[in-house]
Amino acid sequence: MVDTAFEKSKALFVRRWGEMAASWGISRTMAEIHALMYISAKPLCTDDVMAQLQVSRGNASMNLRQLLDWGLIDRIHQRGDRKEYFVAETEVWEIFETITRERRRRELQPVVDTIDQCQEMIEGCANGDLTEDVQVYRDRLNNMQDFLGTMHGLLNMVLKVKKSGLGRLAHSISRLAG
Amino acid sequence: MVDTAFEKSKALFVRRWGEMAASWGISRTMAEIHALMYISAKPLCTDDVMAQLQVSRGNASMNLRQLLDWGLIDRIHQRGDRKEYFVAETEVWEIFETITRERRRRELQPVVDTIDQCQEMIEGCANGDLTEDVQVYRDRLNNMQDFLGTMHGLLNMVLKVKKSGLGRLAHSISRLAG
DNA sequence: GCTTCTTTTCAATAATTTCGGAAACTTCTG
DNA sequence: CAGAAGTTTCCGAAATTATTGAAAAGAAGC
Repeated sequence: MVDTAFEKSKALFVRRWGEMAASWGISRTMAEIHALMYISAKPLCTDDVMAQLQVSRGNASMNLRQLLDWGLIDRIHQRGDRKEYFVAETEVWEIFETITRERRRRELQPVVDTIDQCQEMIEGCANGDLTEDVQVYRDRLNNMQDFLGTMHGLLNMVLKVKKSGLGRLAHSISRLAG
Repeated sequence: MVDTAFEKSKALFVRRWGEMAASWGISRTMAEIHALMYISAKPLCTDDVMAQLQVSRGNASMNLRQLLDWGLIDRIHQRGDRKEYFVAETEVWEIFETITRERRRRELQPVVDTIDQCQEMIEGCANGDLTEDVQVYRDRLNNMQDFLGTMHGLLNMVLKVKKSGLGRLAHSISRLAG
């Protein structure tokens, strides 16, 4: 790797992308690999990742598997080569949709389920002595449930519209907001 | 603390809320404290937090300060009492706006700035031998930049509309998506 | 204004969790 | 079987988070 401005720029992007991801609960290396593939013009193999990010084979392998699980990269086989190569989805809206879908399933859904469960648990409580506290609690749970439902629906709509209609979408919303 | 269904339900909510936050890069305890206050009908003091979450005074204090920094809770003084009490913002849209604002500022803005910087770094590269790779890289950066800009604007609009106009908003989007 | 009592903050230490590397192990191919 | 690529496990390092104890800050009474 030559130490060109090009290389330096890519390295900077990869590093910052990794830092950001780390503060969003995604491992730094996983995000760096993803960034590396996102900006790469051609498929990369495990050895490329190892060389460019200075990580071990095992580490690269584990994180590549996770990225495959998330659906953020795909395996491809280069004919006449035993190595596996990988490419990242490069359409930003697809990336966003994938991440959204996975995080909803893994992290948001359990909360939604739990709120349901919490509501059921206090159903028979209205006759106790803590009626007021219970009432407040019930309201707060309901508000949160509504909010999550609304965001869920909103996100679905945005994903449906995607880039195509977003100009018009922006216009519509700004009318509502005005 | 009586071991009622009410208490159990609250504990479940607090625990799950903490778990979710942990997978979003927010410390579990900080989120648990926030959850505790969100569902509480009356202000809580440090000792309440310590007792209910079984954490040390220092830990409680530090996390309370962080929540104050984020703007998610407020200090209040109960007259005739030296202790400080805290209340959480209970309006879900306000909470969402606060978290959005802070995370944008702390975590997204650096990425936006870095992408600008990366673009500047490769400005004079078009004459080199890696022209094609550079072109691809440039495109990917542009796409990401556009996407982040669009999301930024979209979020602003949603926050402006908030709950009030969201029914109409949903309607507008679904028309676009159809 | 000073003392005393209470609460909060800070700093050093400890514990826990997460992450990464080395190496053992598996799989595939010729 | 040999050799290369990929996977998994175990263990140590690093980062994060929490506890403790001491210092600082605030409020009430004298």
